[in-house]
This record gives sequence, structure tokens and C-alpha cells, in this order.
Amino acid sequence: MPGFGPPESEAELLRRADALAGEALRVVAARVGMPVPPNLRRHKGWVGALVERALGADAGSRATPDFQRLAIELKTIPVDGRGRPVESTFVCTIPLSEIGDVEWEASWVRRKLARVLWIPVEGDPRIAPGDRRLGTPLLWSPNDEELEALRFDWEELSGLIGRGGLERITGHLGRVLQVRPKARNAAVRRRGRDADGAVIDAPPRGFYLRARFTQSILARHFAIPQR
DNA sequence: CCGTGATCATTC
DNA sequence: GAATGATCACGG
Repeated sequence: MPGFGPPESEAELLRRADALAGEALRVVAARVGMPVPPNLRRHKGWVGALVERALGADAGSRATPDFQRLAIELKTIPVDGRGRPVESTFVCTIPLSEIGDVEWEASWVRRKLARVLWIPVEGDPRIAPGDRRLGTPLLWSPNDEELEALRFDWEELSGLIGRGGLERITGHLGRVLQVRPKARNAAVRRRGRDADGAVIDAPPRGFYLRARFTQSILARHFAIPQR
């Protein structure tokens, strides 16, 4: 039965997650005492917050893995009728003025993605939030190939930002990882640096995993048609 | 105010 | 249709 304190072990976390598989979100919401929104337009993070609560995640909105003691990151991932991701996956915000000095191994992308509990959830917008069902959880760590792809993109993107190329960054860059805006709205600004090292105000950005990458992760573990 | 939880909605 | 850029709520 999920929904108490943080899990004491990986095995306990998995037991809790397995117990949720197949459940409709309305059932889980009732169990943890969360209201069910009629749609997600004004409640975009509702599914993630619900599952966090149901599993006993303890990190709040801190920049650290959701299960601090276990060093495991929780990600709900919306999937279509075939089990394929319908959205990209946010990883973390980018410290724009410092990213150039960070080593890959110490980066938040590397650390957060070292161990992720993926929980598929029906993501078809035509299904009401309360009717959407949770899928089989997957506790994942990147294999050598995935790790190398992530490192390559991270080096390119963070290197570009570190060299003052923030203005040249678009969502088109990166094979598996991309950089996109991450803010309340387009007017929000954060301190960054341009190519000459001058301080500039730029929109906050975050690293995201492309859906094709998370699709390959799910496909590696579940029997999902690639096309 | 900022980072995390993401999905929306317009553009390509 | 897919993908990018924009956006919304909440906790601390």
C-alpha cells in the first residue's frame, strides 16, 4: 500500500510502484487526498506530483533526486495507446552563468539520470485525468550507449552556453538531449553571459530528453513497436 | 523568487 | 503530425 513515508529501500519503492500499475489516477488521488482536475491545462504537473506523493518522494522542489536517500529520480512519462512517449521529459534547469565550468560527471544531468524510476501513464489528452491509468514501472540506469549519447550532447550544449553561445541555442540542437525555455513565461530573465563574457539577461533554460530517446529506453525493456 | 512537476499551443 | 518555444501551479 503506497503513500506513507519515504521508501527505505529500492525494493520497497519498487513494490509500491508495482502496486500502482493499472490503477486509474482518480483512485490514487483519492488514496492520497488530492483533488482531481477536470483537465491538465492549469495543472500540468499534477500527474507527477500525485505519483510523487503516492510513492513517498521526499525531495519537494529541491534540485536533487526525488528519493534523496535512494538517489533515485522519479519521472512519470505520458504515453500513447502503443506505449510510446508523447512528450519530451524535463531533466533540470541550467545554471547559465556556471555551466561552462561544470564537468559532465558532476553535472545534474549525469547525476539525476544515473537512476530513474520511469512510470508510464496514459497521456492521450482525450482521456480525462482521473481516468488515465498508470503503467508498469521501470527502474532504469543508462547503458554505455545511452550514457555516451547523453554525454556527447551535454558537452556540446553546455560547452556552447559556456562559450557565450546561449543566443545560438535552439531546441533543434542535440540528438537525445535538448535545451528549451523553462520559465513562468517568456518575459522571465536570468543572468547569463555572452561570447565576450559580458553579463546578459536571458530566458531560463532547461535540459530535456527527446521523446525518441525515452522511447528507446521503454522499447529496450518493454515490447513496444518502434514505429 | 527559483526549481520541479510537466503539458499546451503555435509553428514547422 | 511532430517538434519547438511558451506556459501554468506549487513548495520552499
